[in-house]
Amino acid sequence: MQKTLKERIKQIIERKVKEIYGQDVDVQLTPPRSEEYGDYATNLAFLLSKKLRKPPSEIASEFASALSEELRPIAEINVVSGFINLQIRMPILRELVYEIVHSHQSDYGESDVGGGRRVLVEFVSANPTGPLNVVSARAATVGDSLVRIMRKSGYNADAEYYVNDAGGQIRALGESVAWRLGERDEPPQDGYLGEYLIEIAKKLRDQGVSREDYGKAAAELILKSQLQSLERFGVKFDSVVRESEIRASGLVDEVFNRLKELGLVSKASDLPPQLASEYRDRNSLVLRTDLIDKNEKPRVLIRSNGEPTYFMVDLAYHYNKFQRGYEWVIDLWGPDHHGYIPRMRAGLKGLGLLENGRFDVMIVQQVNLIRDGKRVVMSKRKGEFFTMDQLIDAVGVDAARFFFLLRSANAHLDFDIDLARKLSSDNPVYYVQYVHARISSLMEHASEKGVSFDDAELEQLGLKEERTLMKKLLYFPDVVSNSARRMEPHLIPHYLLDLAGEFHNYYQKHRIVDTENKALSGARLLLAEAVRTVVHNGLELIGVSAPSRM
RNA sequence: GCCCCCGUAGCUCAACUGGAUAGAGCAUCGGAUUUCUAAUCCGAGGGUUGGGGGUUCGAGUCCCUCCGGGGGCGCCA
Repeated sequence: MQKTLKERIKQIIERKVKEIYGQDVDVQLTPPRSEEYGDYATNLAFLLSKKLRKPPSEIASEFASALSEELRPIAEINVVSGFINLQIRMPILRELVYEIVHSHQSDYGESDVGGGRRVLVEFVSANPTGPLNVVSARAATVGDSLVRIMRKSGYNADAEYYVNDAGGQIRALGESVAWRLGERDEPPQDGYLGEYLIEIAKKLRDQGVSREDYGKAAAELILKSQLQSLERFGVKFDSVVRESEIRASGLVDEVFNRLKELGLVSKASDLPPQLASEYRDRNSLVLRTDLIDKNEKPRVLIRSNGEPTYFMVDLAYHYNKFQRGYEWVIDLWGPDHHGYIPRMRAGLKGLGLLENGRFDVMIVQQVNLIRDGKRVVMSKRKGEFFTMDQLIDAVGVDAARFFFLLRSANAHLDFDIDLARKLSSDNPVYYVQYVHARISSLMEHASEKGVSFDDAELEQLGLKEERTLMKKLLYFPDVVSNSARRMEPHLIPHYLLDLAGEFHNYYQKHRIVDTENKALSGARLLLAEAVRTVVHNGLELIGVSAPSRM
């Protein structure tokens, strides 16, 4: 894969630093705060200043002159108060526009920062006890977009769904079905009272499922409908793993024994007295998490009745992820699980999986449902929630996805139901989609007038607004790879809003199709087409459609 | 009591992980189209980045402390 311009420049600068100062520096190239400084800036001189014991401004001007020769064909260099700024030359930008349209197309935005690294992103993983709610919709949007963005950036990324189809909740689900079928008078204590179970109960009865299998069978039906809702939302999983499979595979024993061999397991009663006192079940077997992470306390793996805890099974599951060859494991969890991160990390570290592997948890913060200005407490058991399907019905997939990605995942989100309905007209997604539709229609208009970007004379592109647009197009692959590295999908919609704004501005100020000047029109059409391509590719990354007409 | 997240313009949020004069949208006010989509554009006002201290060439970003909001602290899953 071809390196992006930024990567090429970075390499040249690093080589030059090595050559002149004998230092290995990871050169950071960022867009400067203000446009007037140029297109890329580096703080290199400040970093070198300490090592070389020289003032930054001196290093900057000295290095800049050495560098400017090397970079002459690509960029112009200027130094302002210690910062080394690069202004990309027009021919390079014009060539970029040409390439986006003629050679990159849907590939534009790709990079190889991922280097083919295998990544597994697990998300949503809702309990199979009811329909998905808006929180799951948010997690689905973030997770799915992240996978798309990572793939674009050269990671070999897969999406996985984990199903907790074992344990007490499944029993409760089964008994709730029994209640709906009149096989018991009262719903169970932790029962699921939502009306969606009526339909499911009928189905199970018609299939002749026996009472002890109600829970498992209901869970499978619910899982199926969850995956259908997700697919409707544009989210597909590469794999679905069930807790019951992990339990049946012998993996739990394998991981437990490994931990034991590593000396990380002990009986609760054998712990030092100050730790032991915490454990009710003194015969349970605990993981010495405290030996791995001093802020953690030992955690029960196996109860005295021989039953593994959820943590034990989850640890086995995560062990399995690495076993399958993934080098980077990313989980999206709700905020109620954040206390769980250190113990999982400690467990994986204890197993030696983090020496070469990487484990990250992205906390997708909660969504508060607001109705009539007041917070609604969502409860799946009571059947009170706004489902993902209702959300899609109310605002559509595009508006919902864009809305969720507009803020970073670790920020709380108030989700106003009335706002959701209003969103169908107010959502900024239309601002971005409108650019795509506008350019599409522009192309039609141009072809009616007999003008095409094949007539383009690239030198005609030189307006300030044109340069600004070209620069924005140049940044796209950087934005995508940053978004992947930082696990922050929200950078994409923000970039698209920016780009859209620049285009609308340009369009308003300058006429594009002019039959009297085909060379100029062609050039502007080519630029417009490049913008359309990038908008299209960007929307694709977040699973939002790019309409030709609005 | 301990831990995590958040606090930035009236509101909702950015700020490329320590960079230059903290930016957008909404809302408010004022303007723009006989020509390519007005779901658009241009302009104006609006800030002690919750308070205080520290680290350094440089802090919204890192450290300490206090204040406020949310969440967590099962041998549930």
